[in-house]
Amino acid sequence: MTARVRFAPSPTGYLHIGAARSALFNWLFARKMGGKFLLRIEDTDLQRSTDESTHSIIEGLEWLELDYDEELVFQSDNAGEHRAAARQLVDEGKAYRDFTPKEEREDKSVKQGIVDRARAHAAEGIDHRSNQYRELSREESDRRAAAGEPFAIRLKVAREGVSRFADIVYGDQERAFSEIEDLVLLRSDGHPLYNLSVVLDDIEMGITHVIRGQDHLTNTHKQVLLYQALGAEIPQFAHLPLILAPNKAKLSKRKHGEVVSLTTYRDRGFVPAAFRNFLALLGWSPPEGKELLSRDELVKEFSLEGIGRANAVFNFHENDPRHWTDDKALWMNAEYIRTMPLAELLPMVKAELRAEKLWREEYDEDESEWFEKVVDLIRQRFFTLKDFSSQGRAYFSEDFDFEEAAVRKNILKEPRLREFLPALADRLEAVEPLTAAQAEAALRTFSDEAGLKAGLLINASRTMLTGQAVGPSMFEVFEIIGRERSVMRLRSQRPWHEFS
RNA sequence: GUCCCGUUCGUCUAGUGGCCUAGGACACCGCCCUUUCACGGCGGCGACACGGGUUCGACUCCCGUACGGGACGCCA
Repeated sequence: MTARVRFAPSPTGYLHIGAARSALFNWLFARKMGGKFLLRIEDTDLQRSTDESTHSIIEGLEWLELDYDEELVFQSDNAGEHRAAARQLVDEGKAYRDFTPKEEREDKSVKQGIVDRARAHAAEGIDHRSNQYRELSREESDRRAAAGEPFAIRLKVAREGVSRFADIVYGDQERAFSEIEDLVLLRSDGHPLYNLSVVLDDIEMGITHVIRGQDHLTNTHKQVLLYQALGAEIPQFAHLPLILAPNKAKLSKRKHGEVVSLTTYRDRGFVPAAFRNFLALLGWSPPEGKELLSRDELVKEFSLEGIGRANAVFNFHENDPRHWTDDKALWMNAEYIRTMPLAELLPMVKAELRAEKLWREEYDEDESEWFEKVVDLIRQRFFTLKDFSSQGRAYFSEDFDFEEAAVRKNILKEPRLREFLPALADRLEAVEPLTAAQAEAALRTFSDEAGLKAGLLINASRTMLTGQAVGPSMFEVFEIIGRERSVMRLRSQRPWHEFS
């Protein structure tokens, strides 16, 4: 039997990184097993679902290069079948009509409401499963329904016994029926509810393995009960540990903002392969211990057995720009940027420069060789693709900023540089071609003759040419920036005008 | 409130009774390389939540405690 798994997000917002990881694990499992990875949009909550969210989910998967098989399924398309199945269960006596009037809840305090109700029931000794309509005669039930009285449909959970299933990650799970309330399958307005829809769709789609967040673990018993009531084969379950915020609370948009959104990583210059690699390591570890893994290597190494049980903390620092997201993710991105095949990086840099209006068509034509050399030179120090347009700006444009600290440290502290730098420019202007070696020779000769330390001119030049105090080997920079632009920048008066 | 799950360096984790003086990665610190900053190399700091058992021997098994997380909806 070929494995069939699915990623089933609800389109009620951006793609959360936790959800993205679920998608990744499902995808990895499918590819590993030579099975199918399906995508189902759980859009049955009409109020909150939006097309925009659906699009962003699909885009997010594309960005991570997780391709799905077969047709995209919209859960809402199957509502009719779901309703019919619920009624069928009533006919079979496995579910019943509940004529209790619908309870109105305030949306923001639902969780608290549940707790309050549970406490109150415990205090008053009320069995939260007692429902006066559970044992209503069939005739009475039919008559009231025929009379137009509204009702919800609930699954009739056996009074005695326990539900069991084996979870691939968490092991054998057991829960007493007495802990499981008769769950509502169909709302009184005829709207099918989550647990029913999920089970029916999973059956319909032939899902063999349900891989999802641990937050579904205890509710899985309800779904197992439904599979049994429906007479369907129960799939294998594998629940994933959760991803937590640094304070160990659940990661949420309201509390933690954009760091939890997958699109943030795309927009802030992550290489998809790097973020995918990082995500794979949250809750799963490769058998060999090798952490840098390509998509193919991940598929090769992946197994459900390698998934851990403890929740993982996503360690970011909200108010620290240098550590705005997990350090390891940032490191991994830098690692990918400096080691990935240049040919794969180039289009990403191109897109970034284009977005920042720094792209010139020549980089694709006459200057393609130059462009490749620049990217290769400067990528060694970058953490995100954004760095190519910010820190790397001076390589692509004359319109770059001087960092004040760099200017003060490397230029203003030595007044004579105001004469030395133009003099150095004169020397370099005479060098043809201006290779790194030639630039070095010329600069050292000049500094010897002038009785200066080479470092003074090297550091001053770096700031004159790039506006910064740090960067690649200065002689390489001379070569890459070229004689004409180097000379021009060395003669610039901007540092003195802007910072004196 | 009830039920379920979890707990190894700051973070991600390896570890399935002796291989553990607990390994790796990120972060941090130091040295080397380098007249910059990174990279790289070398080294350092740093953890088995606690208490009982079981055993010749427990990070590993059992029980309890503590702490953390999750679930309990006519949401998904």
